[in-house]
Amino acid sequence: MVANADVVRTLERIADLLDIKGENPFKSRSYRLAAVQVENLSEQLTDILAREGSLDPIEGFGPAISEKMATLLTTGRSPYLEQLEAEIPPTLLEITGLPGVGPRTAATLWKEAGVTTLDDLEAACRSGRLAGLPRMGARTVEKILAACAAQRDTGGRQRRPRAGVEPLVDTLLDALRGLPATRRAEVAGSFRRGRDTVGDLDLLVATEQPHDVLVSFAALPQVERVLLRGDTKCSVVVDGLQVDCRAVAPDQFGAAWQYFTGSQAHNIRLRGIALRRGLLLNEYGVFGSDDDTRVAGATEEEVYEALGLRWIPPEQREDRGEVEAARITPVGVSSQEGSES
DNA sequence: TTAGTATT
DNA sequence: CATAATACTAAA
Repeated sequence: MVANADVVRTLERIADLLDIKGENPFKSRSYRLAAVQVENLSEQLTDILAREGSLDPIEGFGPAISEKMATLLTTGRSPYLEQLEAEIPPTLLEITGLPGVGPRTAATLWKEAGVTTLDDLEAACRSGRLAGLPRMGARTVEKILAACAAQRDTGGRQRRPRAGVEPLVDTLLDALRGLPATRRAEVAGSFRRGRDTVGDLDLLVATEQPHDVLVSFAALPQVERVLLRGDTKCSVVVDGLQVDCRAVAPDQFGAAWQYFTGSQAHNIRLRGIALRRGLLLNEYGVFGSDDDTRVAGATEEEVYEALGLRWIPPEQREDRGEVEAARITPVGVSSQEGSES
């Protein structure tokens, strides 16, 4: 019996391998989009296939993906995935799993240096064999070695239960709130959306001194490793868990909290609505696209309102119909939605 | 400045 | 044809 989760894994694996292969990015995106649609299904794909005779009716499933996944459901195997795995060493996926190493780098390491496994990669880094490869300077090699070491220690990244990270969230929020420059600090991301597992933690700080706050954040005693630190954003590892902290001006807090809470699919939906209304939505606010006038941003409520929506509770922000349900302006009434004052 | 990777 | 918008880092 092939479960929906198996189909999701297959679709994502195909997408990852296509990226390493250097295929058209729209192709891998289609597989990822299909994976998201399956994740959101409440019904078993096998039941749909039995009833409909095909998977075509599923959103995000065109003829090609439909046919491939029907084969997987009926035979338990995916010849297409197997062919890709024969073409591209699937162990390269462990390498793209390292933070900072993506599909382009993995492809170069494989084709130019014969690297296919993490052990290969470490040996290649130490041997100096990577010098001369495009975009592969000494600093990059050092970063890769550090990432390999971290991977060995922690066994890599995995989602963990919400309950297990709750104390950490409290500790870090308290630490941020204790900084003199902090005006407000809140948790965002999947934790705020109430998910029962989290892959990382997302924290947001309102401040007039973002640089100072992020320097202090990176220097917290709990921090094991600093992945990156800029003037608005800092990523660290605490207790083996990645923690991203974003610092914004207080009057941008609402837009930033909305953005940082996600989900990604929810944000894309909202930004699409903004475009259709002649607006631009980003983490700094809602802007008129003609001029730079900001029409919202201090609170989440005003961000949603500027888009003609009621505020949506974080737990519902998954792009599973909640945006349509929150519409204040009825659909299809006007063809020029952006023209109201 | 650009390429690559990353985040929601 | 093609999902939105932006941030950080190292290399070129």
